[in-house]
Amino acid sequence: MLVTGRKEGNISVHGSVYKNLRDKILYGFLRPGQSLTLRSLASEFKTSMTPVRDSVRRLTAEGALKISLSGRITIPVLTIERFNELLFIRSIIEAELAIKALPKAHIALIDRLESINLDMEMFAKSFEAMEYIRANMEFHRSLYLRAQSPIMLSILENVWLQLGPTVKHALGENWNIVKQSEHKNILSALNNQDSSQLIFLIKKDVLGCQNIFM
Amino acid sequence: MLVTGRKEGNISVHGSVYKNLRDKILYGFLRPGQSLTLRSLASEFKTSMTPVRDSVRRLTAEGALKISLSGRITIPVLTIERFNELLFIRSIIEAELAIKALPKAHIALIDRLESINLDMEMFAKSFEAMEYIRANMEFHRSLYLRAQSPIMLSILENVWLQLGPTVKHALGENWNIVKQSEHKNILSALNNQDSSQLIFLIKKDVLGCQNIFM
DNA sequence: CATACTCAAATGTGATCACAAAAAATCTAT
DNA sequence: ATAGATTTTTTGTGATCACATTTGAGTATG
Repeated sequence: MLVTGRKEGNISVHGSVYKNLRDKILYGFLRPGQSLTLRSLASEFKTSMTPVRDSVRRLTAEGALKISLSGRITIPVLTIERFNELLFIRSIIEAELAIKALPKAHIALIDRLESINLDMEMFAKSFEAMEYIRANMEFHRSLYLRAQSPIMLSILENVWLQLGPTVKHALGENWNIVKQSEHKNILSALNNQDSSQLIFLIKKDVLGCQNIFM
Repeated sequence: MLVTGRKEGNISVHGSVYKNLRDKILYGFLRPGQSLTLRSLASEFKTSMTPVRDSVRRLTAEGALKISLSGRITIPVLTIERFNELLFIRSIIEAELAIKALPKAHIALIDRLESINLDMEMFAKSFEAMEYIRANMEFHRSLYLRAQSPIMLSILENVWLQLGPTVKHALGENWNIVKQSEHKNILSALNNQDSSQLIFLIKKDVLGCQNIFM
């Protein structure tokens, strides 16, 4: 049976293709420079070109994909300048979100962050790169969610999306770097309501990526 | 003759539809809450649904349009919280871009900004709202371009895009507010390489919009 | 007068297709 | 063997279509 309509609230084909593709990019499953085609994505997701096209257009608008002048689809290759600009933007936005979240960082949130951090320790030991990266993002996102600045958060997530492939592939087998101790410092700054220390730690955490190219 | 291909470098149908629609939103030709349909846009632009769909998806990703759960396309209606968050983001990004541009603001740039400001004066007197708004954006963009931070600038332009319809319609017939004197102050801060004064003026210029809702 | 129901028109979605351009593969001449 | 020419394949674009769902006007019911 041919199904084209969609009950309100049900997820559309476009929506699930988008989510899948986005996650692949965000978690570094696709290499910078790698090229994609509508038809192969369509067959991978067992659908037609149309929802794939929609997803590609959307992800291109978010900076996660690049469409060349001749229309070919690739994972963008970041120049060093672009990479540094993205990190700089991260540092500004994350500092701002952290400040806004700080007064609202109650015990429930801190507990949750601690639990995520324990998960990260576990994933690091058992070499589960994907889960480690996902947990790291979840740590940051959980904190920033408290800032209640949805637009700024979505801008930040787009920046993460643009960094995803490059960071994952620059790290290579070294994804296993210790972030847990830095996270513990962040937790104590939250506990102490120490805003200047929090900003310092967040900026350090973000700009720590800067040397992965060398 | 049916034409579907496209020489490299030539603008696609999707591209021109996108630009047209984007400008309409940016310059406030569409009212917040107004609904659009693929078919009517397609006939307006004398094309089929496909390029329109692409443009709508792209603009939705940029926050310039909203697609409801049932798929209907509208110009987003900003809540007061969302509006204030957008202004806050503008103030952060524009301050950052201004600082970066300041050391590179040589005489050629300042001349150009002065000329744009004269145009604005003219458009204000002859009641050309559209041209006035366009010139005001051009003033800011010309300055920020010197910051050589293309990603930050494109984020800023998306924020402008989200504010466009609401600002234009909240202003109504009062689009004619005097910005020229504030711009002159900005020019003198540039001339004096006075960074703290520049930030103060930029923030004042941006947050000056805050009371248009009352 | 308000509320629920009916039904036709309007709308976005996903699928499919032809086509021009680009890219890849094959062939040819030197 | 290699560079250039030619053919074949791949690819994105724009157009069109059927269809499920939504919408909104009209109507009936209380």
